[in-house]
Amino acid sequence: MTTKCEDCPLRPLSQFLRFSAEELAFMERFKTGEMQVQPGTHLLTQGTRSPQLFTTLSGLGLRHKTLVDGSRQVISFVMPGDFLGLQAGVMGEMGHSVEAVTDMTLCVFNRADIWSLFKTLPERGYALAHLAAIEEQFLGDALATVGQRPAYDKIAWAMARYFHRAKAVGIAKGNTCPLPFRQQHLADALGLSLVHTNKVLGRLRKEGVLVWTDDVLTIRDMDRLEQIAALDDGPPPRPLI
Amino acid sequence: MTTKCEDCPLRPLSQFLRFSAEELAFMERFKTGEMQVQPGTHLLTQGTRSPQLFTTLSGLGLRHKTLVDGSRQVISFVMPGDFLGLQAGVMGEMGHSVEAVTDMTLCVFNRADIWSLFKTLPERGYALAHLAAIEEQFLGDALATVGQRPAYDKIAWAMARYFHRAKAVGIAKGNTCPLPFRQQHLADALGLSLVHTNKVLGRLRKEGVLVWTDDVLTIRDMDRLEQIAALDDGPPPRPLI
DNA sequence: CGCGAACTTGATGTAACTCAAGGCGAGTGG
DNA sequence: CCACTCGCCTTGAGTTACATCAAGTTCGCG
Repeated sequence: MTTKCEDCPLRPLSQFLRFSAEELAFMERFKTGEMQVQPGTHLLTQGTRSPQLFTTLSGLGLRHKTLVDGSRQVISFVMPGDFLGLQAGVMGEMGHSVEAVTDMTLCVFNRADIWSLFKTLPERGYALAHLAAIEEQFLGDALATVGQRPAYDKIAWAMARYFHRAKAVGIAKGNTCPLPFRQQHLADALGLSLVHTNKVLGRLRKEGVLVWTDDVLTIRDMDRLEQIAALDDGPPPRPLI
Repeated sequence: MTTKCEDCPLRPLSQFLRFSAEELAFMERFKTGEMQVQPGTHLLTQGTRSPQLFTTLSGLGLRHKTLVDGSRQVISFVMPGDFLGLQAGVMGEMGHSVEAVTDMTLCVFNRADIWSLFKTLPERGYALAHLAAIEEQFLGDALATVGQRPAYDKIAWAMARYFHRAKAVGIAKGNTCPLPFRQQHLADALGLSLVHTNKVLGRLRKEGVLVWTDDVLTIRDMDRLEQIAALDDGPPPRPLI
């Protein structure tokens, strides 16, 4: 039983741009099916061409990369609404892998159809570029955090980001949201060791900032968290000549 | 005196995809002018909307981000052929700044025209998405390097990447290329201190891997460099059922 | 000649790493 | 139902790859 785009539970969320009737009809045709996967499933693999692209309907996952020495870099956490496989779509090859962490439901598209998307409905092509730009911005922030900040700030930043995204896609309830990852995943995302990550999480817990237990994240002091997590300033003061 | 797209010195490079006559004509119209800037010029500023987008014709620059605590993250080095301002173009706001490091010549486009690009010539919209995907892949690699690898490997990786790109855009000569940045820039790109960066560069010099003096990078032992710089494996072995 | 920008080098400090061990809950099998 | 394993989290002790501090050198420039 597949979901019609018209009935997509994500579309009404304020986080997403509105669809025109025409776009809706187009996406309905573009979508070739729906897919259910279990935790641990590899959806896309780094260095390979995938014939399929996905949009996450529900569930959570991970984008990650394995290096020659065997270490892993988690690129980002995958949430409902995320488009998976842009690189495969336009370049042919993926630079990272994508893996399901919970049960996931995904819309499936054909890689080969992506060109027709640009051609027949430029609005959708533009939307794809928009998504790519958002991803680029996120990766810039992640790079800055991993490169420049101490462990305490890194973890606060990651948790704050995650929580806000969770809220935006409607999986948060009050000041809590599901966080079905392992501490090792977070460590791999931020370039920290598991042990150190654990200690810093303990500190944030003791300080009453946040608690992460049983796959649930609870924000105890949002103001404080935001303050620690803050990455860059707004626009600089305007010059006067 | 502006360069016609037809005469663009970059276009023939093997690194770039071919243009159709139609695309060429379109880009000629899309381009609103040419711009010359001096070292130190801020082309785009994080957190602002820019009415102009650019493609680098010649010269070198930096994408970077300034954090609340004043530290800087260099996102990437800007080379001829790089498109600047995608984020401003499709999202409105830049997540990082772009600054000229040498004299630069740039093609100038109007932000407002970007939508017409998708609409009237989808091939060009697709090209833009392609660029964005390449950037995303690069940022993933950078994140993995900064997050997981020791200083020695980071620097080797950065230098190898830089040299290959330089070669691809035709600014390398033999085993040398211009590298008009400061050690501080490299340090800020890799999340290292200036002092440590300096020491590791010294080590690579002593070991006969590479030399960076007077704004010129010389690769002394490419095989060794590649070996240190290697980031990830190719595609994994294929499973058999 | 004095000054600032960039590079270099040595000494000292520390944030985060590794190693090692133990606890706890869930599953499994005798 | 208990013994065992396994995955995950937690904590302490010792180590190290970096950072920071502090000079000193070189070079171009006003």
